[in-house]
Amino acid sequence: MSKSKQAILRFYNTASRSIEEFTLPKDVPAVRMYCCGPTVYHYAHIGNLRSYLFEDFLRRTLEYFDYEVNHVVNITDVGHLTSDQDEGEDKMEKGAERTGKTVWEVAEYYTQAFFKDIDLLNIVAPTLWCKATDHIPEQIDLVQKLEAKGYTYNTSDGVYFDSLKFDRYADFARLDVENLQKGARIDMGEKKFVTDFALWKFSPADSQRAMEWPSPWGKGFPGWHIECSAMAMHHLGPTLDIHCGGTDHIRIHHTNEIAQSECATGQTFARFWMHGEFLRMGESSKMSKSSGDFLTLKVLLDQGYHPMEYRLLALTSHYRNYLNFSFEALDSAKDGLRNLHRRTDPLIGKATAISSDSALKWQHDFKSAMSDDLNTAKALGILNSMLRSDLDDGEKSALVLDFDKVLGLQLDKTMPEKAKQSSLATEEIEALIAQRDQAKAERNFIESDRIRDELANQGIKLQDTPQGTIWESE
RNA sequence: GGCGACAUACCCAAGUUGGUAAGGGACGGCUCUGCAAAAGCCAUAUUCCCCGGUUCGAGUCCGGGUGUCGCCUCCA
Repeated sequence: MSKSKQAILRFYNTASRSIEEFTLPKDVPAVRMYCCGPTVYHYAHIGNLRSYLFEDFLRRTLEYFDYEVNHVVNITDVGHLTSDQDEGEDKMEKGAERTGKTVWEVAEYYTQAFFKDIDLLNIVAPTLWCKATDHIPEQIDLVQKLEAKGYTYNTSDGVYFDSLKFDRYADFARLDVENLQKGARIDMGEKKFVTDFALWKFSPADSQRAMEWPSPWGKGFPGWHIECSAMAMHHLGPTLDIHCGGTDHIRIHHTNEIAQSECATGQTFARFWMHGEFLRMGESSKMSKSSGDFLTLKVLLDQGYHPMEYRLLALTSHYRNYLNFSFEALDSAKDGLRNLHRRTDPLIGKATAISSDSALKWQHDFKSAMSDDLNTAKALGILNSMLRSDLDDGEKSALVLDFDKVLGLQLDKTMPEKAKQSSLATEEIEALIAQRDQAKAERNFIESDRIRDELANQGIKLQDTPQGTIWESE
């Protein structure tokens, strides 16, 4: 235990744009980690999921290095408009329209769907999931604090944060505020400055919103960024050790979170900011959840892929680089996982202590790869090289289990069962295999090869082993 | 219009402080096998988008160019 602490964790901190050594302040017993979660108006797509995988690699790495982690992830179940003005549709209400459900049902449905994806991908559940709608009082409280300190002003449609009053506003995202002003694509409305943003929005007088709450400013709903600040600070305190999210959040969402949080408390909001880069689709670009055109995990599953295959694909690239998704790449992850299991499955149950110098060296190499800003691709390379080495099975087995604490590929279990997609029933397949075995025994290879071909046409692959014939479907 | 990222073999992809290109997949050869598969072995970028420069030495630093993409509107 003390041994692993010797390795130094180093992460890229968006705030400083450089790699820094990660340590915990002396009086802090557990890592205070907050990650921006999904807005549950639709399914999470595989690009979203890549981010949660990155956060999972981070969480598992911290624990691998003996840190206790207090990990909070929010569920945004309150709709935000598509712009500061009321010109856009509320995401949740749009989801309700699309599905014919109430906004609350929509939130519940997609929250459950999200949990299922997380579970399938073997992502460790956060210590706490928190919902925006369960923390309305905390959000109102935070807005009131800002109001009391003079950081807000009201317009006819809401309470706004006065970003010019926070002189470090542009620092985090290295914004060029003057040019932002010129290039703004969105109508300012009554806002005083481009970077000002809504803390609380008033419900329109003429229509009833599906989600609205009473507040000191009248009926309305929270602004887009306040929930994260309110929940993060409510559950983890004024300062977080790590705050994660997608890179798209840097400019707007996280900049605003910092502004409102630090103005309210006067303390640093987050010590480390870590951002996951996007998944790209072929030549086109990123997947867009709001456009409705995206790939979900379920689509992958329906096509016969296993969640661990996607997880392996995510592991092969670095979280701060684009990952170019293609089915060709997924297929290679699929074969890669199969090949990995061919090496690890025979080791199951053979684990001994990791004690030899060479075993400790492999472990050290793996650890240093992960400590180097989560170099999962390198760590995977070490796993492969270790498996091909002349280390004995007991230590190999133990190392596989050890590495998998971070990789999370479920290598402690045998190759996952593939969905049986053949039109043939299992009994028919086994009957044909029996016939083939008979033919083989009679050395009637013409017949045995005919059966092999027949099954191959059905997508069934046969493999003769010392233990008999086994099969798997494509 | 502003800001920024990336460019490594057929595909995915790693490359600390510059020192002579991980790993995975596919493909090819050999051994083994009735066949096939598995397994094992071997091979596989004189080269890192292009052009200059710094250096004994650059994928790695500097300058210029080209290309792709992202953000500036909710978005991981």
